[in-house]
Amino acid sequence: MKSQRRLGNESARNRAILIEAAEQLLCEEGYGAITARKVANKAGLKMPLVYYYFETMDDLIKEVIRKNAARRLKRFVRALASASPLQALWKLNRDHSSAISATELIALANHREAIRTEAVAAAKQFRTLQIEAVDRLFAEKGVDRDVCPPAAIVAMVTALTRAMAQDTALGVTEGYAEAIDLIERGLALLAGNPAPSKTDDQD
Amino acid sequence: MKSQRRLGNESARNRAILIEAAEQLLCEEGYGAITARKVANKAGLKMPLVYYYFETMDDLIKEVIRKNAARRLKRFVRALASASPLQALWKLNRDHSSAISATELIALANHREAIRTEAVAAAKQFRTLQIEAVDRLFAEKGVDRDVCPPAAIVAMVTALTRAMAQDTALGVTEGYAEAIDLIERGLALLAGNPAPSKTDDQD
DNA sequence: GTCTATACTTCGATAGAC
DNA sequence: GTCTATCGAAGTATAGAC
Repeated sequence: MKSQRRLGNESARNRAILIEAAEQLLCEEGYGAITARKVANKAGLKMPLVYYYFETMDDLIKEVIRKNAARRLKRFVRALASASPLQALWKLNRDHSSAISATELIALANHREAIRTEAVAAAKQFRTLQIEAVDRLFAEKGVDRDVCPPAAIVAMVTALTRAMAQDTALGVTEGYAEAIDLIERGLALLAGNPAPSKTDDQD
Repeated sequence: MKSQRRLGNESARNRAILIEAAEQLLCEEGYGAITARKVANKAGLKMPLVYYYFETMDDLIKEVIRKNAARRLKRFVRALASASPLQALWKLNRDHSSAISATELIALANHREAIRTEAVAAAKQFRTLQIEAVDRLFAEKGVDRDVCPPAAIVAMVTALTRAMAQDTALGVTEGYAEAIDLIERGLALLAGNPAPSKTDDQD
């Protein structure tokens, strides 16, 4: 039984502002902060306007996921087109805000069924694309995919950057510098360059 | 200003039952389900009893963290004392319920300041102990710790198993079988055994 | 399109009877 | 020790004025 309430146009400016506000709250304060009142307040609007543009709060969050996935996909395509795609992919994965958003969305998807489908679809698509890309790039580089399976590498890199985002947000940093360094030395080897030192880490 | 409310004895049976119920809820339904009413209901008791035994809900959750950390530490010590400590540590890390609880506690710690200290202390202690142990074990095995730094390995293994727990709970499985296999082949090499096949994965 | 005002729910927390 | 009853705050969502 769908709601009878009238809904605002998808292209409305305040609708985009609300999505933007929700996204910021997600990243800054976690998913618990995505409430109608807080989103409206952050957007400089009043609470009922959220329900004018979105049927439920879950619908608003789904829009946040879609916007996030779209932007991530765009960056992914740009990374692949760059001069050193593997390094560019690594940089993309290291991006903090993405990893934090991913964490929050995972937690949300775990507790709110309506959101799971949307989040899982986005995650699977991105994971699969990345595995395919790394597979091709490894093939070009002549990497032995038995010793170094692309799917395993993508899973581990994704896991590492996500965990690092989660933990450093709390103040747990043990081991991450070494892990990052290990991966970057591997990347440097693939590029045929000398390994960068641990302190040579400016983006 | 502390509450004036009277509190029940720490050794009381129902107190332990409430902690147990909260722990189950955390693992099964996520931290959002740890409310006074739901915990009491799961324990077969009434809501105000939660406040008889715990000053606040955060105090109950802290107890869950302490209990969790203590059990984890016990398993860790047992793993180190076993015949093949590296394999035992790996098995410990792969344990699903631990990884899911860890995920929920991270999310909680992110949103509830009172819990952060407790969770971070437990996480750091465990991480540090594990790095030290792997460092010793690698030294014994003659592993080149420059190529394979223990801190990096521990960070990556922890990250991988946690991410796998998070993602498989949602239905995202891409890449994890390959990553698990990669690590287990590495472990088999260290043990001087032939690499186990991908299908040889029964615990 | 945007707002005020409000209904309903569930939360954390407490008072006080038994 | 355990319960019934209840408070105030904050959440989702809606009705209806402007």
